[in-house]
Amino acid sequence: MAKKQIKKSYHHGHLRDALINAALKLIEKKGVKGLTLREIAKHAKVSHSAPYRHFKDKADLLTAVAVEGFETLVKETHKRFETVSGDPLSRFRESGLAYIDFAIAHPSHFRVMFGLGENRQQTPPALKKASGESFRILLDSIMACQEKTYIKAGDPMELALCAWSIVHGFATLYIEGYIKKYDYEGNQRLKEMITDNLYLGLHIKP
Amino acid sequence: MAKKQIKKSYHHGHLRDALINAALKLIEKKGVKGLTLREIAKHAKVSHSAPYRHFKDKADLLTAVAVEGFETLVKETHKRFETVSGDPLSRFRESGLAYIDFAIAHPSHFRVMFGLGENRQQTPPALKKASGESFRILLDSIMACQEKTYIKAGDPMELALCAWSIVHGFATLYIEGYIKKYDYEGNQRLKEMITDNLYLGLHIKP
DNA sequence: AAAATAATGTTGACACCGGCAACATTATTT
DNA sequence: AAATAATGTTGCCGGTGTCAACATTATTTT
Repeated sequence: MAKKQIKKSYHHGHLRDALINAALKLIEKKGVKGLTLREIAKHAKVSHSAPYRHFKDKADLLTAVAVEGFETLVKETHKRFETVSGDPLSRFRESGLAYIDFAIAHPSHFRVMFGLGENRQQTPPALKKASGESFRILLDSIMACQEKTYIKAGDPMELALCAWSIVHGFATLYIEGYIKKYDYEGNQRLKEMITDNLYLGLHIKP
Repeated sequence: MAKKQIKKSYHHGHLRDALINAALKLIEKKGVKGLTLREIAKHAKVSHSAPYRHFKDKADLLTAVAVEGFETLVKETHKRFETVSGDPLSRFRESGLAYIDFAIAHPSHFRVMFGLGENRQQTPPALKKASGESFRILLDSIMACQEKTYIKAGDPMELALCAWSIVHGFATLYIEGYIKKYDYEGNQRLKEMITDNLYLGLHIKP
C-alpha cells in the first residue's frame, strides 16, 4: 500500500522493483537483444547510473527478471491446477501445458529465464532457487503419479528431467520460429500430443 | 586448394569464410555475448569495417555461423550413422544422441544456431534451409521406422517434432547448467534414458 | 590495351552503451 | 546535532555497431 506515493523526493523509494518492471515492459516490447540499461533507467525516471545502487551490473538485473519469471510461472501453474481435477496425472499434464503456454505468452521473458547461461561459472543462488521451485512442481506430480502407479517406477529426478526436456524443447523451438506451420488449434493439438507421447513413455497402463 | 596463398594483396580473397571461421573460434573461447564484430575483423587481419562488404550487419554474420552449425551437425550425424547398424531404429536413436552430443561439445555454437530468433520477423532462407536439412534426417528415420512398424502410425511431421523437442530440450537445459548433478557416465545414461523414454512413446512393440 | 565500372578494403566519424569515480542529497544511526 | 550510510546524479572512459567517404584492386566494356 506504500505504492501511491506522490513522487517528489530525491530518493525513489521502490527503485529496485520499478527497474524490474521497466525491464519487463521493455523486454516484451523490444526483445532481449535491444534491451538497454540506460533505457530501463529512463523508464523508471531515474538517471542512467542509478541502477548500480541496486544491481551489480546488467546481468544482475536480468537475473532478477529471470527470477521474477520463474515465480510467476509457478503461480500461474498453481492457478491452473485449480481448473483441473485433483488427479495427479491431470496435474502432471497441466503443469507441462502451463509451461508451454507461459513461454508462448511471454517469449522474451522466457528467453531471459534461460538465455543467461553464456559461460556462466555457476547459476546465481536466487535463480537456482526460483527455477528449483518450478522444477519441484514437476517432481512432486511425478512422484504422486508413481504412488498411484500411473507412472512407471524409477528415479523421479530423471523422469522429471525427461518431462522437463520435452516441454522445454517444444517451447523453445516454438518461440524461435521452428514450429510455425500450425495455427493455434493445430498447436493446441500438438501440445497435447507432446504430453501424450511423453505419458506413453512414462506410463504403466495405457 | 586455393588456400595456401601468400597474403600480400590488398584484397583478402576469402574474407567471408575467414570471418566465419574467426567468429567460430572467438565464440568457442569467449561465448556469444562477448562476441564483437571488431574483434572478428581483427582476427581476420582486416579493418573493423571490412565485414560489411560481406554481411549486412552483425546478425547477418551470426546467421552464417548458425548455418555452418547446422551443416556440420548434419555431417557429423551422417558420420555416426556409419558406426551403427543400418536398422532404422538404431539410426533414429543415433540421430538424437548426435544432436545432444553436438550441443554439449559446442555449446556456444549451438546457442548461436537457436539464439537468433529474438523477435525476428522471419527466419532467413539460408537458415531455414540448413535447419530443414537437419530436421529432414529425423523425419526420414521416423518414416523408415514406421514402414517397419517400429514406430506407431501418425503424421511423421508431428512425431518428428516430438522427437526434436525432447533432444533439443535436454541439450538446452544441459548447456544452460540445469542438469549438472551427473558426471559424464551419468549423463550418458541420461541421454539414453531420454531416447528410450521417447521410443516408448513412439513405439509399437516394446 | 585503355578506360570505365564494380568489388573489396580502409579511415574516420557518430551515437550509443556499460561501467566507474566523484559528487549531491536524503535517511538512519550514533 | 553530528556522523555515517544509503541512494541518486553528473561526467567521463573505452568499446561497439554502423555509416559515409575514400583507396585500391579486379573485372568488364569499349
